[in-house]
Amino acid sequence: MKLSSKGRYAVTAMLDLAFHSKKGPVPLAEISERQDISLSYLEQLFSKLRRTNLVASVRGPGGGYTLNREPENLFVGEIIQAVNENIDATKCSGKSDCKGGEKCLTHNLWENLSDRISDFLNQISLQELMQKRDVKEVVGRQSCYQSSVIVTDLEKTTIDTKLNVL
Amino acid sequence: MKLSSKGRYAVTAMLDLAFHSKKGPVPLAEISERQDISLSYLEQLFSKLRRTNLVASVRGPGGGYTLNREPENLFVGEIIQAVNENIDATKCSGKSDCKGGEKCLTHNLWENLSDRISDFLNQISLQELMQKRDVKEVVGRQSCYQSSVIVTDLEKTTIDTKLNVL
DNA sequence: TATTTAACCAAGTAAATTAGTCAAGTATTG
DNA sequence: CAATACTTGACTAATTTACTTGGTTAAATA
Ligand code: FES
Ligand code: FES
Repeated sequence: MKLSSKGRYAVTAMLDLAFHSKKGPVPLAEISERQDISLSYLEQLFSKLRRTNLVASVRGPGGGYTLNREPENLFVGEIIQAVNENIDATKCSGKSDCKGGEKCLTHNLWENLSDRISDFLNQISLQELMQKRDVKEVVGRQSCYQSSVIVTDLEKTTIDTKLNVL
Repeated sequence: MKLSSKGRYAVTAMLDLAFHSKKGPVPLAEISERQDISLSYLEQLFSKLRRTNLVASVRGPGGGYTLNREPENLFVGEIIQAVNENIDATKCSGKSDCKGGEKCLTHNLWENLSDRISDFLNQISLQELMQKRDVKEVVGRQSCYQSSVIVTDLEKTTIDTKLNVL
């Protein structure tokens, strides 16, 4: 079973996107800034999210990504599956053959567990996450810190230097 | 979050033990034979299971391992935790600090998921697993194939050779 | 008492996976 | 055409997994 940072980053990024994509496409650089996720890594993840049609991309200046579906119809389970392959907990990937071609003692247990996890994740929509109080708090905190202008690393150094001079 | 073969092997081995430990201790070599798990790997796992008092060991000839608790009071979650450290799905290990010391957008989601998984695994006892029809089927199949005598690899070769001669 | 049995223990290791980086593109806008 | 921003693929360091090797120690039995 896989649930690693890859999946967690993907859900976090999609939630960020859901909050900020009302006024047109959001560039990955912004999400990277806000959520502390490496830009190149986000690129990889969104490439997969686009291939599964969870997001749409707009190229060129002013471009970025938008959700390809309403937040209330976009479920966490889909996002994880899109980047993480599968959430299956069996060793045999459902083929019932992990003990030399035969079903092992615990196959059904893991199958059952996988179903429960899938049910849970597929039942929670982005919309639902957006409405949680604690998520709103975090977003609020991030809006305070977040600069409306996108700052490159080079520019940041310049600004820091300027501040040091003051 | 971790749920790998390590945890799966541990549960399978413990279930095998539950089925066969009525007449005294079961040596790991038998479990290894029946469940196709490397003996040395089983030793590592059972070392951890013993340290958490889920099993007791008897050394010397006729020795082996026994369950240290009734199957109805021994839960799958405990076994996995004993060998696998934790089933926690958060990135921050519950510390709410994975985004540079602060709580990330999705912390509560993973916390919630972890709770669900724990609940599920801690609610299923070995006893319950033993009573499932499909598990009984697999055990039955294994008893047919299983030789009552423990055969070393060397002896196996000899037997195979003998059969070839016939 | 010697031998066998089986638990116990410590290291090492090959393969896989993760979480990225880096570099060279291509498409779109102004 | 130049700047912006997405796209792609290859590469990498660190970590984890699933083992193996090579022993030592304790108990029973011949
Ligand atoms: S997990 Fe499917 S057969 Fe073992
Ligand atoms: S998972 Fe806990 S703060 Fe991000």
